[in-house]
Amino acid sequence: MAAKKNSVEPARAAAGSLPVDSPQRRRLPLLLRRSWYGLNQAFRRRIAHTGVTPDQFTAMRTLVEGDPAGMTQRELTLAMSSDPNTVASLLERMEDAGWVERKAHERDRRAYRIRLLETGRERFEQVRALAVDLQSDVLAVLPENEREAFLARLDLVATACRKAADEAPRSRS
Amino acid sequence: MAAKKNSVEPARAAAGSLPVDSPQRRRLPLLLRRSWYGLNQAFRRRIAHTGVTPDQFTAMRTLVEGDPAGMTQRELTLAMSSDPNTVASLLERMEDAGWVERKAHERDRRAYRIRLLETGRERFEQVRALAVDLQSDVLAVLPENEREAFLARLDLVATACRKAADEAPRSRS
DNA sequence: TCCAAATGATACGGGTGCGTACGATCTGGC
DNA sequence: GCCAGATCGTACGCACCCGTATCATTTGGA
Repeated sequence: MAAKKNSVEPARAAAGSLPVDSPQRRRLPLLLRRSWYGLNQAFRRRIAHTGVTPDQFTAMRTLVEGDPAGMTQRELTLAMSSDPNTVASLLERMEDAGWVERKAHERDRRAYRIRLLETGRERFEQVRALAVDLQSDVLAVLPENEREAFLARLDLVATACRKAADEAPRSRS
Repeated sequence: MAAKKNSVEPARAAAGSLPVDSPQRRRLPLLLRRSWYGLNQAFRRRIAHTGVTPDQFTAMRTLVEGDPAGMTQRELTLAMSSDPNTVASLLERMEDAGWVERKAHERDRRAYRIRLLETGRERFEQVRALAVDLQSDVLAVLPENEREAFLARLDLVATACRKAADEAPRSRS
């Protein structure tokens, strides 16, 4: 059902003449919402049997790609574009599961150094292949020669979104 | 910092020769995560003074654009690409706030008809302008003549993500 | 040296996503 | 007319987002 509205070129009828929030137009918030939650849900279901959640996987991947000496929670928070609170409870669960450890930072006694333990790395490798498959499945809907350009534009949009969030501190009144 | 990696054309060094989950490449999940949470956070902050949350606004907008006789929760769930549970508690809070009402469906006694009340519509109109501004601010990072094509491709990706989620029922073992 | 401001992390709480289970009702085929 | 299966909504619970407040520690000057 509704398989015909996927043409890329002609867009909709006179898109340029309609208000940007008209139901007749493609709207960024809606599309991002569908994309993100859809992707996240698909991933969660595909990896449910491993006992890992999507966010936990993200944390693992970030740790693997980060400082071998161990990132602080602050660094992890920034790299995941998440939140200090969320990361704290995320790590608490992962620590309970025996996947990561938090050791005192050698120069800053406020901070921890988070490191992925061997058990955690095994989980990570197990889930990683599934993550690659999913990303490939999804990107397959775009012609191969358009993918990089699309991701580059999405990168611009992502940066603009973060910027908007950072510049919108506590709307007064 | 890192202000130069936003070129659209050349992408990265030999992107095509790296694994799709290499840290050197732009990765869809990361970008969608940054985009969605960034946009959502920016919106939440800009509208905080109205007492409305982003999801509540989405529900309002969907109701306004839907069946004038009132949508069922099921219909609202689909239109928002959300979840029956989430929608139920969302509506409960909105009903408590006096923004919507749930009346018995005249032909299906299992279902409700949800309607936006006048108070709710006033909030909606108030927030709507802010939503339009935000979407414009963000899309401004793309050249005007590329926006529709980008949104069209994002639409394809969103559909693919939903499809992947729907086709991944309970990963067995 | 000393202290005000900044920073890493936590505690608490409301809102949301979503898996699972369940009760009530509707539907289609017999 | 009857019943098995599908469907609408709810209850419960866990994970995550994030605003706010608080504590311990570090940092940048005066």
